[in-house]
Amino acid sequence: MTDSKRYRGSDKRRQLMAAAAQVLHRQGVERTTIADIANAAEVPVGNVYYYFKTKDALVQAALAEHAGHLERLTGELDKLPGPRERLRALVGGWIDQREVAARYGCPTGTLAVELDKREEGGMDLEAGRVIRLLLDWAEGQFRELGCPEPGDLALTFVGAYQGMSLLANALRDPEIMVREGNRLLTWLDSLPGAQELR
Amino acid sequence: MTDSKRYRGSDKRRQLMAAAAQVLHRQGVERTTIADIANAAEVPVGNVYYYFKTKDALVQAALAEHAGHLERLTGELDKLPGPRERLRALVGGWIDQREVAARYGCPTGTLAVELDKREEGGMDLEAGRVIRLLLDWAEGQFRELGCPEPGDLALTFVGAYQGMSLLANALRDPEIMVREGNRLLTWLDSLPGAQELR
Amino acid sequence: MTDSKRYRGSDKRRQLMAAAAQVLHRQGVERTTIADIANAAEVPVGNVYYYFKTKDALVQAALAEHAGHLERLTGELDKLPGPRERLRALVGGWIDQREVAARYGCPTGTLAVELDKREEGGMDLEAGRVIRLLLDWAEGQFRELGCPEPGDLALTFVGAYQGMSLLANALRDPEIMVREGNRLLTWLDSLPGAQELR
Amino acid sequence: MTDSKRYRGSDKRRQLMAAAAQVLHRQGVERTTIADIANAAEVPVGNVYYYFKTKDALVQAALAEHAGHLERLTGELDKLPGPRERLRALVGGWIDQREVAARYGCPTGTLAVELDKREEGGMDLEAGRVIRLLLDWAEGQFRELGCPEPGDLALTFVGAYQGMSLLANALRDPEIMVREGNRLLTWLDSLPGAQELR
DNA sequence: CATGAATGAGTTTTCATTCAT
DNA sequence: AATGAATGAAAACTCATTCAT
Repeated sequence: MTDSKRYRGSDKRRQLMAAAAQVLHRQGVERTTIADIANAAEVPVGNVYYYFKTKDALVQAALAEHAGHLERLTGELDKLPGPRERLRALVGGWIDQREVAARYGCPTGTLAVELDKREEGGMDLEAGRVIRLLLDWAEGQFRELGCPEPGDLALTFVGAYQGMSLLANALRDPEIMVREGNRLLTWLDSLPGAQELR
Repeated sequence: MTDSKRYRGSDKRRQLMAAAAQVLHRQGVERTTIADIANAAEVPVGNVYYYFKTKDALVQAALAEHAGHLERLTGELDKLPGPRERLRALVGGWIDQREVAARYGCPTGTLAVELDKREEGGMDLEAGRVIRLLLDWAEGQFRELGCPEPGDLALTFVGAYQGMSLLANALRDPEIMVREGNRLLTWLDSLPGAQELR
Repeated sequence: MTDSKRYRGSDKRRQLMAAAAQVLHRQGVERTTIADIANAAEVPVGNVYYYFKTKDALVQAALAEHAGHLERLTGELDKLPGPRERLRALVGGWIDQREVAARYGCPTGTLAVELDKREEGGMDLEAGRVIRLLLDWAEGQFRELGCPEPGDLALTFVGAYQGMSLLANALRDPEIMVREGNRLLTWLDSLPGAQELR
Repeated sequence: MTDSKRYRGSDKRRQLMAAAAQVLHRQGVERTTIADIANAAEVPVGNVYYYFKTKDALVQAALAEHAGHLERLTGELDKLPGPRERLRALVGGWIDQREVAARYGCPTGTLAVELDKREEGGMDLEAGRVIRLLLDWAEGQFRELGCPEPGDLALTFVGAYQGMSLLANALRDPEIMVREGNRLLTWLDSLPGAQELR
């Protein structure tokens, strides 16, 4: 009973987070109303405020959702034997997501752009923090790969992802994800560090 | 009088375009009110509508402004003797603009992200068109350089720019523009096509 | 033309101020909505914000209205030959207003009570300022009358007014204004300072 | 258990009344939410409604609390030998409370002002009733003192208290309580009725 | 063309009150 | 009784756009 209550409660909160993540990604922060999120989560509008005090809090929740997704993803990737394979698998995922990228862009990247303009709430850097999660993970892989300047490589790598997502989105062309994704794969293969026997 | 009025008129129009370009870049489309632009242009609010029927029209004007700026820029670059120099000069400009990029991102890129979410007015692709101007110009340079697949190279090149701008902005770190800019310079130098004696 | 415009403009502003003063007095700050004031002033709701940026600004305008009224009143009283007559006339006015006082209290006093609870906007003391106008005027009269400690007398005098208004209002009994008003008149007559030949 | 619950229950009720009295005094009726009172009373929000059906009921409870406090106070004062001493002691208490008065005004007086604006629930006069308790007690003292028109004196006396509290509050000046309080003490001493040998 | 003013639809947020357990 | 959660009806405020002159 207590448990089912707790569960239902958390459940709604989770529903709202998931809905926020999705709707905010698709419609953008400014074009999304609380009502939009409430509808998507099938929750009455007034109730949203029981879980999230402000719209900003919902945005942050969406960001946390993306961070969680990213952590789950890298967690999965970490199970792969070598860093090169992990990075390759990540790129593979990006290519697989090409339709979404072409339609809505990278969730975190577009959020970063929008939050940058939102002076209030000091959330300017929140999206950057999520992006840094990816940067740090990538840096770790490059380091493990034995590359010099793994930080710079990570920057190039993640930058390429953000760039190709933005272009695919701006030009509404998923093929860009494929072309640039494949280039990244080739690039990964060319990296010298590799003593791994593959 | 008629003439001076005409002149003042187009003057106002130009002021409005310039103001729109700047303010929209800094504040974002959704956070910018017509009044903001009118103030920045020192034009009375009610008057704006004689020059631009809707806010969307103003956004488009800002986009045109950015396109114009880009064309002027590439026009200047075209005066340089070789394509590699031109591309290098372009990258140099990006690095020079690092503070602006870190604070507000690439004007066209961020606009593209925002317009993507703005269903109305079918301006989704307008920003893409401006980006394509750059893509096309870059492709021309890579072709002139004798590179194979100049279109792909242009994509990589412009993608790198968008990516590094986004990261610099999201992390509020202008140094990213320097690091990635220098990488691009090295990359440009390494391109095989170069028969130019330098 | 320009003038009629100006006039109409100011006119609406004035209408709003007057409406605000009246409605806020009757309904209290918290129970009054912008729509209430807009209706009373026969102005569309959205338009109110053209003249007053926030509800607080409207409250302040109402306070200014009361201050204006008070200044006009003391201005009139100042035309009377002696200070005692002026003070007596003021008390007479209070008695005349007994029905309003019993129904809604003293406009400034009740506003002071409400604003004290409104942390935001730092308007805590705005009502106090209006009250001090009356205090200062009364002090002047007592001084002119040759009384010692005219400041203390003013405090007693205005305090009596606030107290009797509050009681009349709380008990909904206009007669309290009469009884206490008459007592004040007697008290004024008894003040020693009077060398005036009456 | 039942007993301890019952105890806890009425305990909670009392806690809520005390919290309501205090919080409503400090924040005002309209600015105070049920949650505020619940928090102050350390009672879960949803639980409040077992003790008080509506917010109005809580307000009434607060008034009852103030009435109780007043009755306890006059009960204490009644132990003093003579009416003049009792009235003097009361004034002394007012002076002692000067800081609270300057910050939040007289609990009952401010409540009266607010309730006057609250059409619903017909509580307009509830605060008046509490004030009348004080009036009646004071009238009794003046009568015992042998004064003519003890009702009018009570009105003057309590009116002075309400007036000085309001002024002290509006001007945020506790000294007003001292000055006017001392004046009241002198006035009390000057009352003729006193055959008491002091 | 110019311009201050007008307008109304939309958005976030608050809260008293009720409900399910 | 107890309690976290639910709900909807306001209310303040914003702003693109239109209007009257």
